[in-house]
Amino acid sequence: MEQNVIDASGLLAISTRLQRLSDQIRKDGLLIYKAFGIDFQPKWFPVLYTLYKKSTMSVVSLSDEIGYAHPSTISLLKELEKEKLIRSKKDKVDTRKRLVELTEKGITLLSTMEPVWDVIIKATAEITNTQNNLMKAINEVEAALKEKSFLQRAELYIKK
Amino acid sequence: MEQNVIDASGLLAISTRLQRLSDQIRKDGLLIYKAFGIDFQPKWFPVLYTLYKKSTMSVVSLSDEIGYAHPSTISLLKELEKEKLIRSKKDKVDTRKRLVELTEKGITLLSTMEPVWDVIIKATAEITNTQNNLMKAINEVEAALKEKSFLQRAELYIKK
DNA sequence: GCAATATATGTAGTTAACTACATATATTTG
DNA sequence: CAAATATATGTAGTTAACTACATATATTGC
Repeated sequence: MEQNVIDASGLLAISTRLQRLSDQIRKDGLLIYKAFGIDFQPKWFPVLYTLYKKSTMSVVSLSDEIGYAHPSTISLLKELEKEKLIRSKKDKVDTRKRLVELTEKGITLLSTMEPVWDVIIKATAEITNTQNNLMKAINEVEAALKEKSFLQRAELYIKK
Repeated sequence: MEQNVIDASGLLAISTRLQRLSDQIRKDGLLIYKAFGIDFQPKWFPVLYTLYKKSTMSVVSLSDEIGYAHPSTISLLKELEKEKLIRSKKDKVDTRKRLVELTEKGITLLSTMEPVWDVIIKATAEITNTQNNLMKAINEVEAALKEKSFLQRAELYIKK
């Protein structure tokens, strides 16, 4: 197998390679939704799917849940509000909070997406279910990083 | 292990999770270089490392090598030229081409980075060498995608 | 050997995340 | 219970990749 310099650099370029793979999958994801005639952007997935599963959430708890900084979530919510897929209301107990939920249109969209998800899950399973399973690898790495960060581990080698 | 909705959605959010992991590693990468007192941004890595290994390349061949669109490479090159880490000259045979190479300063910087790379490689190995090896998983998935894209695979399921 | 096509580079504008800062409301503490 | 601190949301600006388009030079084919 011929290899380019970056792939050959292996662990050094791991961040680059993760991003490259992410982009590639995201672009094809958009095309799959299009093939189903569904007006949906992959970047909406984390917010909408979480609201689909958890119904009502505040901006920060939603951000924590999907692992985004809150301004990223706010800008997605703005866009989704314009699309009338979500709506928000004030929390009566804690008035700082804005509670976000799917609209009827949002719920309808998400339910029409279930067959698409089925296809995506199957195609992704096909791709990732190699000798080293990518999903499992991600889970394992994230667990390892939670225990001790990349930087902390590197620091131990620096001191030696 | 408690899980959030996105992680639980598994294969559906794979692109999101790859990106999240990439960001996390990149940020720590920057801090590691800082800890060594080296003025280096992780985003420079693909270009500089490739030039370190291959000496002289044109803009497009460099872009292909690192897997970036050529305008991305051009803007990195502009930045690196300002830092005096690379320089360019016209190809005498094919005058459309701009040949790029490391300067002395670039070569020096890269060679001072070898001990840092050593640390990064060790820390990364520690993190990725779990039951399912992340690097191997990426390699396997990229190979699978090269053979048949995510979209093409999904299309087969749509037709059924 | 010229017209059509392909390739190489460059510019402009977009995108989808981020950080830093600002403000309002809740909660905690002396 | 008021001051200090913490939390929730929002805005502005940045970043690091992208696509679309433009131009110049090479190559190919009639």
